[in-house]
Amino acid sequence: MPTLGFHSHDHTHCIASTLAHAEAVCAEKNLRLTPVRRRTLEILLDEHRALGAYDILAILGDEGLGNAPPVAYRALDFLTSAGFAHKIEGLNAYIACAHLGADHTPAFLICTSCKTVAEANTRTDTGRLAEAAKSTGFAIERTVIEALGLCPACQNA
Amino acid sequence: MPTLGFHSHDHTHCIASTLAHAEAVCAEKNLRLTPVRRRTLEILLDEHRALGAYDILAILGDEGLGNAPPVAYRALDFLTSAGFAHKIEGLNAYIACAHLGADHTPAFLICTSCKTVAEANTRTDTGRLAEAAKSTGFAIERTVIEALGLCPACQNA
DNA sequence: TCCTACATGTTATATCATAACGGTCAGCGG
DNA sequence: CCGCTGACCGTTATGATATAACATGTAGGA
Repeated sequence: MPTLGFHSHDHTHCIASTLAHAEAVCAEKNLRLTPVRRRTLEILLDEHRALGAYDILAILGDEGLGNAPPVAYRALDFLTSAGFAHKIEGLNAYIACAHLGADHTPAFLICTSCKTVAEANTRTDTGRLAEAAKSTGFAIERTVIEALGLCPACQNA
Repeated sequence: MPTLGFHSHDHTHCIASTLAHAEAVCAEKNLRLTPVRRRTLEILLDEHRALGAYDILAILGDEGLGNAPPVAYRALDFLTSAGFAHKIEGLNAYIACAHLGADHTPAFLICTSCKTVAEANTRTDTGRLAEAAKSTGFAIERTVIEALGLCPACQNA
C-alpha cells in the first residue's frame, strides 16, 4: 500500500484502517463520528477518487441518510475540518485523506480522465510557498497544491 | 516593482507595461485582443487583486460591454489561455498575471481578508509536484499552487 | 462576392454551496 | 425529575459560480 501513486493495493485494508484511525481520533478529541459522517467517509474511501458533494448526497439519499445539500456539505465540512478528507479545489470535489495521522500539507496528483487522485505527503514548513511567505511576512492558513494531468493508465488508453 | 510581495509600487506603470506586453504577444501569435478582452484585462490590472467573474461582469455591464455571464467567462477563458491572467481556484476568482512573458508555474499567496494576491514566479520542472509526478509516471498538464492566509497589513489590522 | 472562422449577444440551465429556521436528542446541573 | 444547553440533523429557499446551445455580427481570404 504505497503512500503515493496509482498502484493497486489492499483496498479493503486501507478502508478499515482509516476508519479505525478516524474513530480513534474522534474518541481522543471528543468529536462525534455520527452515522452520516461515518458513511460519508466510507463512501469517499470506497471510491478512492474525487467525488462531488452532490455525488455523495445522491448515495446518502439512496440510503435514507438525507437528501438536501446541507446534509452532504455538513458532513464534508466535518471531515475536512477533522483532517479526514480534503477538498480538491481544481475539481470542486472531495477525497478521503490518504495519510491520516500524519501532520501534513496535502499535495495532489489528479487524473482529469479517471479522477483518481494520488496524495503526496509533504511538509508544512518547507517549499516554495513557505519560503515566499516567510520572506514577505505572509501568514499561511491553508495551502492548495494540486497537479492536474493524466495518470499512467490513462496516458496509455 | 517587486515580483513578489505586498508592497506598494508604480501601479500605473505596471498596468501600461502589461497591456503593451499583451498587445505584443497577441500581434505575434495572431490572437485578438478585442474590446471586451482588453477591458477585462484592464479591470483585473486596475484592481490588482482577485475578482470574481460576476464582479467583472458587473463592471463590463455598466460600461455597455455585455451583461450575461458568458461575456465575462469567455473573456476570462481567453485571458487565461493566453497566459495573461490566472484563476485562483481557492477563491473561484481571477487575477492578471504578474509575470507576463516569463514561462512560469504560477504560485500565489492570497490574503483572504483583502483579497490581494502576490504571484511568486516558480519553475515548472522542479518542486515536490514535479518530483512526485516523475516518480509515478504522471503527466502534469496544469498546476494549482496557492497559499491562503493573511498578508502583513491585515495581520496588523 | 461569398465563405469561413472567430467573436459576440442572449436565453436558459447546470453545478456548487450556504443561509436560516425548527426539530431531535444527549448530557448535565438544579 | 425537569428544564437548560449545545450539537446535530432535516428542510426550504436562495445565492454563487459556470456552461450549453443557438442566433447574430464581422473581418479577411479565396
